[in-house]
Amino acid sequence: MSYKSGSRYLTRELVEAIGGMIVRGDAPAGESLPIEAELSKQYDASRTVVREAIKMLTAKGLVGSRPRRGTYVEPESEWNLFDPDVLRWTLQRRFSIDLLREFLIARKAIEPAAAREAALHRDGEAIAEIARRLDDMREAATGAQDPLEADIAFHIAVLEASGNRFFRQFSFVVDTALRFSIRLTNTAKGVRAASVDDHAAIYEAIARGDGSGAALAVERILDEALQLLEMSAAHQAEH
Amino acid sequence: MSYKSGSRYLTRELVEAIGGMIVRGDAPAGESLPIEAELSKQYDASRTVVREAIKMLTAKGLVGSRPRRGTYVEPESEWNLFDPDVLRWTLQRRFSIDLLREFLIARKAIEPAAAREAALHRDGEAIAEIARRLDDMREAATGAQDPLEADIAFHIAVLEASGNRFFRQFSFVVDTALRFSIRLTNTAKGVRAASVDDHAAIYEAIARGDGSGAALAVERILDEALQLLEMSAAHQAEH
DNA sequence: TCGATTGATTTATCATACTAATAATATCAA
DNA sequence: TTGATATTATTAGTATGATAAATCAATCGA
Repeated sequence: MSYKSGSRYLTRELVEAIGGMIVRGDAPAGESLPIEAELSKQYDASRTVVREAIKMLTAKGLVGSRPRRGTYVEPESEWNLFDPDVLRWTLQRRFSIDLLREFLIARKAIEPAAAREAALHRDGEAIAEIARRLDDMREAATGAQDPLEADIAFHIAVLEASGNRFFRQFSFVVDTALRFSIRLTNTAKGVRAASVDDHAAIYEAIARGDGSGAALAVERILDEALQLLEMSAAHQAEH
Repeated sequence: MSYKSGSRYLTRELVEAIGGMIVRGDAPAGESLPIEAELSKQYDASRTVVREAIKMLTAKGLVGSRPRRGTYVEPESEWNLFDPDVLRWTLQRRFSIDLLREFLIARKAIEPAAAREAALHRDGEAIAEIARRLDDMREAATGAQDPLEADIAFHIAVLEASGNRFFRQFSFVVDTALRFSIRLTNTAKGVRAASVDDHAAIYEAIARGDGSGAALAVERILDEALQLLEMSAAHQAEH
């Protein structure tokens, strides 16, 4: 078995393949994966690479392994949903209206609180960043930029401005999940373009230190998204 | 170098040692770790073990590595704070009033929303679990059980009953962080014992499907904890 | 029937060799 | 001198084969 050129980061590839397979549900919890030697054959990689990939999946909570028992899939409750890879696999493989609803409800819990903190925290540079992202949204409304990217960047800027490490950690979740959620809610492009004013209200409340106002403004936007989702779900149920 | 008996899970030990060192701040972001051969010598482990440990830390977002460049510490924003290990190291090494305050603010965002969902979701078994944990708290008040454990179990039961995967993921964060936070707030043991009634209010609201009532009841408890924290902080500042 | 012993299987660890990426340096051309 | 280019050295990535330790299963003995 030679060191195949062109296929760089073989370990990473195995993590993708095996991790994706597990999250997709091809290997139910408790089930044992093939033994290292077998995986090595299956993926045409050395046992070293297989083991390192398994170790990475172990670190993400997807699998465990012990001598003689082999490597087994951990129950879903042990998975690190907030791990970027795990979240991505989950969204890719198990995307659903239900998951999207859960996501929006989580956003509705976290983002208004983050906006409140941002208003009280008063970090000048972070607030300036929000202003810049708001400008991007305005440009996006005219077609000069991608409205989805601008929207995501705005919400992330608010989370970052909160100065709270737990809220900030939620940034990449929003970043990752919003890109998927657009698939189900892009029916409402018109509404989204018009929402620049709503986002401006968030910025203004934060800028003037109005925590409750900022929280309310964020909540309003997310409630709207939630309503849209329910409409979309009802519409989909018809067919 | 022989396979030393007694020292099981050498890889795990290296993950603990190196990961803890990084989070502690002994190796600032951007800084390179010693090369694999050097780490191998330092920890008296084979290069295989060193590499597998590094791979696990890579999976947790703590480090990255490239040929010739070596292995370097990722900026803190890349760290997976919600990874059990990373969170534990963070709490162990960087515990502070500020971090605890951020934790409580995050709880105040998430737990009331989770309680609301639990009330609306109406999962009989999950709600029965909350009832059992409330009983444990009552027992704990009489000294028959550990009040901290009972308190933690109650809050986790509520998060689980929410039926929301993102809220559920927060369970272990609460589990881990509360055990540490007690160090700073255990001055108020008496208050905590009296809070059984407050927790009962949460359960009752959830049981009767009163989402807003449940959210409010949780918020009340967390506001109290937040006040206690500020008092504790002020008290500590005096000295 | 049950407990201890043995055996077999699989991960865990070690050692060594070679490959490929890349940072640093040296070389050369303008 | 400068700026691009070729060379070199360093380091992580991959492969292979061997031994150790843990654990499950079967066997044996009382």
